[in-house]
Amino acid sequence: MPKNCNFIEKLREVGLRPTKQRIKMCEVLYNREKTFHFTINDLVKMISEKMNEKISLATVYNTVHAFEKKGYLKEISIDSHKSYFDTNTSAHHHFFDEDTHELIDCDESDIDKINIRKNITGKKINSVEVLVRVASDNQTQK
Amino acid sequence: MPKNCNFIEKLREVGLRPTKQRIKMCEVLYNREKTFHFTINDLVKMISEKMNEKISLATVYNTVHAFEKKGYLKEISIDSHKSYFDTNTSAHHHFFDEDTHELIDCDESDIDKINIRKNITGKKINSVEVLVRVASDNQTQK
DNA sequence: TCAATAGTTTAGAATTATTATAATGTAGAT
DNA sequence: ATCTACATTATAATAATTCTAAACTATTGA
Ligand SMILES: [Mn+2]
Ligand SMILES: [Mn+2]
Ligand SMILES: [Zn+2]
Ligand SMILES: [Zn+2]
Repeated sequence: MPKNCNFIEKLREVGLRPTKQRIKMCEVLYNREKTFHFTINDLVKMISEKMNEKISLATVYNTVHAFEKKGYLKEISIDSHKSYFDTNTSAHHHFFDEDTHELIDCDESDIDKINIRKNITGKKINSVEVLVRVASDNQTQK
Repeated sequence: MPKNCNFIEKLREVGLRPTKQRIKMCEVLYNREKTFHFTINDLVKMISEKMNEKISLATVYNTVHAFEKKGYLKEISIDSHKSYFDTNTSAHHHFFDEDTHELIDCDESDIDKINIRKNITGKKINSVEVLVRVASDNQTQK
């Protein structure tokens, strides 16, 4: 359970000034056992709850994108109407619960390594990710 | 190369009135050799070119969503900032060219069937789709 | 045939998510 | 303590999508 200081250094290392907003955001994002998925709105709420002061929506957007660029966060495209972010920045697969709109990570062991036989000339593969959409069993009755 | 009449019947069958806008949209979407991917803006342009009259943007949105609901079209989530649609409504995998923002279908033979070992209690799997992001070979030089 | 009706299109307004602007504030250096 | 570059903020602007309500049209059946 690291506290502020770690984040101050982490931010410095990649050339971001450790402002109190960014430190608070780091705490909310990384001071936890497991990685998680969130939307910008989720995050604004979380930060506001942890701070007594309000944080500007623009700052959250800016900082999320700064973190994304630095590799602290990853954007996940699941739903064209909503942006999800992930504190798990490694390549990994997802389940998406279409009832609750919740994202769930897959472990390595859940899906075999995927072998791509096609290749596109002049292009290299940047990532291969699987999305498994799930929904309540009884709702799609025929 | 089917013409209008087919579409009129097709639309009637699923309970949509065969208006001239919908018939024109069917022609643009389905009167071709191969399936394809498009954005709403692409489609508006294509339809406007094929018609002498303009078509309302709202009509294109409404009709695309009506078609989607009927299973004539499928929405593809690749980029949270843009909605792509696909006239190939079967379950299939994609390559996404990050340089050109172009979507390319995978054939069955390009990727082996994916075996999911995890299961989420009370939930059934609706789809399993792979997205392979590719980009120019020389651009991601280290 | 031809109104009646239900469904459709349309222009434009409204909404939502995101990004830009420009003034103010702050961290780090000297 | 002062300076400067970078950050935050409130607010405005933009972009994508959806809503609204009036005008239009396909279908039905008298
Ligand atoms: Mn983004
Ligand atoms: Mn949609
Ligand atoms: Zn994840
Ligand atoms: Zn496709």
